[in-house]
Amino acid sequence: MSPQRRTGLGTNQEAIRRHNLGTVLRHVHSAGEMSRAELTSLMGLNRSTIAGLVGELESLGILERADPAEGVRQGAGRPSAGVRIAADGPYVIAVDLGVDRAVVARVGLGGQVLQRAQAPVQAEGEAWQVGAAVAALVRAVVEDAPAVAPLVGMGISVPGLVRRSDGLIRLAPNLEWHDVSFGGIVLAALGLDVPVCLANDADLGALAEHTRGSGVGTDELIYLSGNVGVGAGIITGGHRLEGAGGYAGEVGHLRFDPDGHTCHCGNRGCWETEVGAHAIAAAIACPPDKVVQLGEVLDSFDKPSPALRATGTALGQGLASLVNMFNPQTVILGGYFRALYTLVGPEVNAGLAERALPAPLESVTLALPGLGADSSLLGAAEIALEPLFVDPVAALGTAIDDVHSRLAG
Amino acid sequence: MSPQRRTGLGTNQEAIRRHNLGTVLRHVHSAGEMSRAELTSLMGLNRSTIAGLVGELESLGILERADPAEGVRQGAGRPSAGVRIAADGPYVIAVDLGVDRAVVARVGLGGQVLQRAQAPVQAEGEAWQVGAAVAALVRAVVEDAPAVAPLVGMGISVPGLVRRSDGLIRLAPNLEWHDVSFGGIVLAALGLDVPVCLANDADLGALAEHTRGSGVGTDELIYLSGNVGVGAGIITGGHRLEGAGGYAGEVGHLRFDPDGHTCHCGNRGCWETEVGAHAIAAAIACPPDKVVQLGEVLDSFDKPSPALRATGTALGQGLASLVNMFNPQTVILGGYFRALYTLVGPEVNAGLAERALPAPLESVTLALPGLGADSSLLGAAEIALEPLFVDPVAALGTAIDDVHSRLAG
DNA sequence: ATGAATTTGTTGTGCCGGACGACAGTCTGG
DNA sequence: CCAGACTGTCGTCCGGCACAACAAATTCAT
Repeated sequence: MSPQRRTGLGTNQEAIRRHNLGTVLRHVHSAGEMSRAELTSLMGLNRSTIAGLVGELESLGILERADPAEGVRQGAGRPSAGVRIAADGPYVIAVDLGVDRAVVARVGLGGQVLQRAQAPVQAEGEAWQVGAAVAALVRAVVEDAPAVAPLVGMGISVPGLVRRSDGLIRLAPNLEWHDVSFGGIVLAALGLDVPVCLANDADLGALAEHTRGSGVGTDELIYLSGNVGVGAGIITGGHRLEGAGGYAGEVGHLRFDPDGHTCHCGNRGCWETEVGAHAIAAAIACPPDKVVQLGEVLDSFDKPSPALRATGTALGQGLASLVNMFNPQTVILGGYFRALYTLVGPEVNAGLAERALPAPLESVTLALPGLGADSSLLGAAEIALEPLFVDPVAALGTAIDDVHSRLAG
Repeated sequence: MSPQRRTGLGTNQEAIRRHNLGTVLRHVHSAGEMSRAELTSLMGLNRSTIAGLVGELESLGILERADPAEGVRQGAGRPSAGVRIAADGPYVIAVDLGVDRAVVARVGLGGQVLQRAQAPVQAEGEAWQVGAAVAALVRAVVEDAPAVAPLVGMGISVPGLVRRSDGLIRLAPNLEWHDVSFGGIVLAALGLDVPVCLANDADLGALAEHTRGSGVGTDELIYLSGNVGVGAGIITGGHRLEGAGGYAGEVGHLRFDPDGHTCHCGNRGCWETEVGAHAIAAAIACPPDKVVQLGEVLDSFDKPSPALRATGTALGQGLASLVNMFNPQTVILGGYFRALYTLVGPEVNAGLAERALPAPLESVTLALPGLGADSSLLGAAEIALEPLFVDPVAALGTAIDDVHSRLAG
């Protein structure tokens, strides 16, 4: 969390330095290689101050100097030397725990996936089994990491409700998990102690799309995630909407039709009973074992059936409730909603326009994810990297060097 | 908006001072008279620094020294001198524009209403007529203001959609206004030029309840406002949820029952058609001209009718959607919902428990407004005071002294 | 081609703000 | 009455950023 969100505390000079170092890093992280001059104008600080900040980050091994770009060079004057993420700089482990598979990646600053591995996950597998599988993937992924590169932390994307205070998985319906401390399980299987952070997959999708996907530049966005269940990650004012316990965004259980079907949550007519994966699978006669790959199944269609059109209308109408409530600038349709929207986009738009209020409707645009299927994975990397932007020096202090040999030993 | 929300900018020493001065002021504003020692521990700064900050605010005429409280004195040691809002310090004008009446108040730091006046407003009155009436109330309210006390700004609470960027009233259904620049109208009628800030009444109710009402200490709250329409003000992470255009919180048009009644927005079965004032009035056979005082009408009941019980259930069921989506810690039932909840609280609770997910349900509590009917008025004062907390020196620089004689001249 | 203009990097200096330590003042408790 | 505890005040110091001056590298005009 940005220090900007601190509430009643005072600021001292130490905090300035922390904040400015972190902000420099955040800019290079999100915009990629850039010049000191750009940093100067972005941050509103003096040239010499920026030079000092960049110099400190270089001596920490986080950034490195880049020769002036040979490419387009506009305007007169001395060309500004570039600044970029260091090659052997700090990295994090990102884990995207899906319903049917787990993806693990080693991700550096700048959101670059340096290495990745994945494995299928047993449906209804025990948490310790999944944890062991993830740990094996982690070992594979850090194998080629440079010994000098420090591991800053680990982020895990979970298809379920995660308690904000301690990262406990309260409920993951499709894994059939209740109150699982998955972070601890993975760390125990690894025999490692690094900061680990868990969050809901839709929340992380929103975060990643906001940082480097279709939502760049918009501080009000909703990432609607269609996996087996329906959830939303919400960014307002540039920050994740978490809620008191961390459970915000459970839009799948919005009331949609009181006379509708029974939902697994026990109520009737939740939105998920209309636009959830099982509902869509039933509408298109998709076999039950293919439900987890509903996106691919939908991709194989070239013309939408009437049932799919109705689903599109329901999607748009439900979105209208979200738009009325949040007044977002962008709504990103992730998971199988990407495939669904490419099939029945007009119906979705019509359903939305029909039921949204004019004022919020005029400022919203629907978009597809800019990061494809990696939104949640990269979001997991983002939350793991976050401490670096709050206080780079402190984050490096708790980081672990030469992880590979530690894991081997 | 708090400086805490700045995004990518750097911080310099000037900003530190601004921030710390503002934070001191914010603490005294929200907690009332306090000692320097308390400020020291709250803000984590050194004693001498706090002394310097308080001294500067005293010399600006914002704070004043208070003798050590005679009351309970705990622990040994030298008693700490108090700090409180100065008697003739800066103030703002707060306007609560209702459907049937306008309330105008002169409000000082600390949220103290120093003077107030109100007048009925013509139903379907022209904006310039209402503006003139408000201007007259403003004149009345500043009449006895000390000449040395500066006017910092004006905040206006509006029952409708307000564009965030410029404060334009896009739509106020019950006043039948479209695209009215009410701030400009009032300023023109006054012949004064002060910073003026407009916002939705529910948003301001949430803000006020968060600062000094039932929502103190909770950073995730929803203020559900029942006036003629139904709207919500939402605080997440301690900040107002505004949305891209400023229209967030239009929960009255959540889809509730697709086979329900037609709503004035053109759709069927909006939540407002079940729990809106007109719906309730119809259910209890309240004459149409009393709809604007629905709260008082409900207060006269001592036993709920079956129709009211059904309304309570619908209220709870709709709240469940909000709770699932936002995972708030507190939901405050303002406007006529206060009276409704005292009548049919059990039904509301049951409807909520029936349809909310277990995890968000366990952390939410329903509450009545702690500020009575003044929530929106005090919220209007809060947004007008906000510049003082961002930069006290600058805000005083643009403030106007001796308003009364200026208005007379 | 050459000098002027422009822009950036570098260095040294100064200012400002908060931290810290020492001392004084005022209370509680024995 | 004295020891202990806590707060306010003062002077000093340190760290961070701004600023000015200079050097370096490039573009543009003649």
